[in-house]
Amino acid sequence: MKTKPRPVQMQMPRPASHRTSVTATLEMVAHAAGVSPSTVSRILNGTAVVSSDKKQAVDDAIARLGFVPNPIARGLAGGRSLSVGVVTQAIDSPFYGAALRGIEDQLDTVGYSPLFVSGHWNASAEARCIDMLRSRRVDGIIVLTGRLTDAALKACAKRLPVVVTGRQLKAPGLFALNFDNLEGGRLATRHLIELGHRRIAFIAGDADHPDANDRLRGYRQALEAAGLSFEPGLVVPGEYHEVSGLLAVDRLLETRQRFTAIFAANDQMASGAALGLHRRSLRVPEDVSLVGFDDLPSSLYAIPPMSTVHQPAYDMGRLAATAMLQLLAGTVPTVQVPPPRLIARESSRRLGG
Amino acid sequence: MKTKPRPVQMQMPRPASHRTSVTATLEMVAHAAGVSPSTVSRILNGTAVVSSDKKQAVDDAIARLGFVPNPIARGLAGGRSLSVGVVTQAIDSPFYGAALRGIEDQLDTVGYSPLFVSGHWNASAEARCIDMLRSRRVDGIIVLTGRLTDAALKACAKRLPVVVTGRQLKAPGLFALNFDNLEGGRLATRHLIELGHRRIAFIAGDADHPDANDRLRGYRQALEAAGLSFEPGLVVPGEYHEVSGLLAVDRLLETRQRFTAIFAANDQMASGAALGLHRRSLRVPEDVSLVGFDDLPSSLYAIPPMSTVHQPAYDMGRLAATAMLQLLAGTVPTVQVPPPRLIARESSRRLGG
DNA sequence: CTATAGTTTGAAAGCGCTTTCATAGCCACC
DNA sequence: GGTGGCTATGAAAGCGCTTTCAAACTATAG
Repeated sequence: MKTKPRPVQMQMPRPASHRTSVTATLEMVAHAAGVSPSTVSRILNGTAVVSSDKKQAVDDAIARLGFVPNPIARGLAGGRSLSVGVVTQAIDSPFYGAALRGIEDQLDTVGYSPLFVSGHWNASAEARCIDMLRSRRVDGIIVLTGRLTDAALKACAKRLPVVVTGRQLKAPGLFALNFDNLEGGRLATRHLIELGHRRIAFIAGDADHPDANDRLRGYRQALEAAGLSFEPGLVVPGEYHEVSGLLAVDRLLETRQRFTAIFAANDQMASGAALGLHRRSLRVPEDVSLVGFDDLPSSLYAIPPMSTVHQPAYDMGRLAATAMLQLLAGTVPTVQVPPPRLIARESSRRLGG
Repeated sequence: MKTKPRPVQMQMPRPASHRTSVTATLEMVAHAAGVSPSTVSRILNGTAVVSSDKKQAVDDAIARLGFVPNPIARGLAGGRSLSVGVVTQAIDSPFYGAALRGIEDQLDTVGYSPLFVSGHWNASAEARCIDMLRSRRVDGIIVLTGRLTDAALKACAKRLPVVVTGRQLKAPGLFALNFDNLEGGRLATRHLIELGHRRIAFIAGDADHPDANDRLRGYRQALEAAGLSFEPGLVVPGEYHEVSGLLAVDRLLETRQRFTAIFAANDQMASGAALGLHRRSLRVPEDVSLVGFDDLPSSLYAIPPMSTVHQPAYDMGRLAATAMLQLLAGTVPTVQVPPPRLIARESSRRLGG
């Protein structure tokens, strides 16, 4: 049993010590305002009623000291970190970029911060990301599409609120936000049909991508609805990036398919396809009409500006974040994804026009 | 006198369920291994020598309980968070995206995580971002270009290691990583000159952007070196985005400038310019040669594929992160930025060729 | 004028970890 | 055998905040 009087504790200067920072702490505010830390905390969080004079004093002190609450400490004490993990596939994806910005903007309005990690379209990498986010004690996780199984997501949702895009999925603690890719595919195809095209090639996306399959189904449905037959030879597989669009055109041409229009399952492939056509001296839209999907910012400045199905990536990001905040607040998310819209620009025109 | 002026205030969502934490804590590990928390901490951090039998016991306990240290608590207690803040300008910028990925990849190799925030090309927003990062106790800050004053950065570097790109700057605790924009500008211009062009228009970038000015200076120097006179009328201001490229071409044409080539200070403006030319039925490169700057991924798939100055954004990201890690380790960064390279593609060709 | 309920407030106990500080154990040495 | 000088370990004090819990005040009723 120790009963010795404690000697004066000499604080050694810590290496690289920034902790003696001038930043005010809640305790300093309390002192300055002549109240207890609890009261300050209560005012900060609106957790209880506080007499208006004390509130005034505290507000003044906060302003005077330039106090900003420390989220780390808040997280420790409150059991949450005020941050939400975002599993994206590649932080520099032209498509997901806008979504990330939307998430960031929305979370920012309530003091949450996003923690972005890249899964690189790889289920096990995504799983590792989620572990990492969990270890950093994020309060929830937003998964942008990705390759994880539905089961894995559901399991994850048991421990943490999860919002996921690009899937149809229902589970407790999980909210799925799905864009109507089927309708989008239909829209693009119908647009070409309405312009008089009958032989429309389709450059498909990654087969193990649910949205790619939906877009293909939309293409088929539109064909069918117009009484046009589906020709397997006009459908070439792609992988959602530019090269595959280029290769797809090569393949289409080499197999001597006759077609007057191409619908590519995303803008990146459409842009590759445009280049492929250009290389063969086929003009867009004079010789071949071209429609993409996603409406990337760059598509507006393609030559010619590309017709495409607009996917509101930024809004989707905001919506995902909103849904997450609702989940976090214990309410059932009510957000709704806007429907696809066709943006007709100059890469598609009336057949023979 | 009971007044209840309940001010409406935006509440942060509170977790529906409180600490559901089933996760093991360091204390539990200590208990399970029959040692004190201090010992566990020491083993975790390698802060002191621990007898091998206790180490064994602790390692077992950690494995058995699946314990993962809580970075939040670690950050609070130790004053380090194993995360570095990254101030970017727009998370979805086609140019900075690659840099972000480079940072992410590099930090990942040593267990650090990036915390991305967007400054939106706004000095005060950037300052707020930095405050926010500081409050989240990042161990260092990487600033991608941005609008902060050098003084502000230096001040920041007094409290936290800082790595900044796009500037020439020296200060304790700060490392600047600058791409040679001057040489890049020279390279692009010389390329056009070598192709026989004599009247080369220049679409400038944001004037208060140091790199934009360097590119302009490079243009002038190359002109001078070739004995060509600099004509102010051939230089039009732009703002680094597509529209300004488009408008610049309009302006060039409206003022009846004679030119056979355009050098745009970045690819986005070049792509806008390409569209502008297309609208006026001027062909690239038959009528006008076009060279951009940055080598965005999309430039490879432009029609025609765009000649440009390659800026290794991904590598710059990795280098910035490497420099940060070196700073954090207390050593002086040794990283070096690769020199600019001209990528000649199809948007530029010999005059009259 | 005391009993009772209702409010506001402060003290204090954590959150999970790092980091002193002090001590128990050793071994070597005069 | 005692005195130092080590080393490995544990106790305990925070880090800055949230959240009981109970005390200190009201205000109202009996």
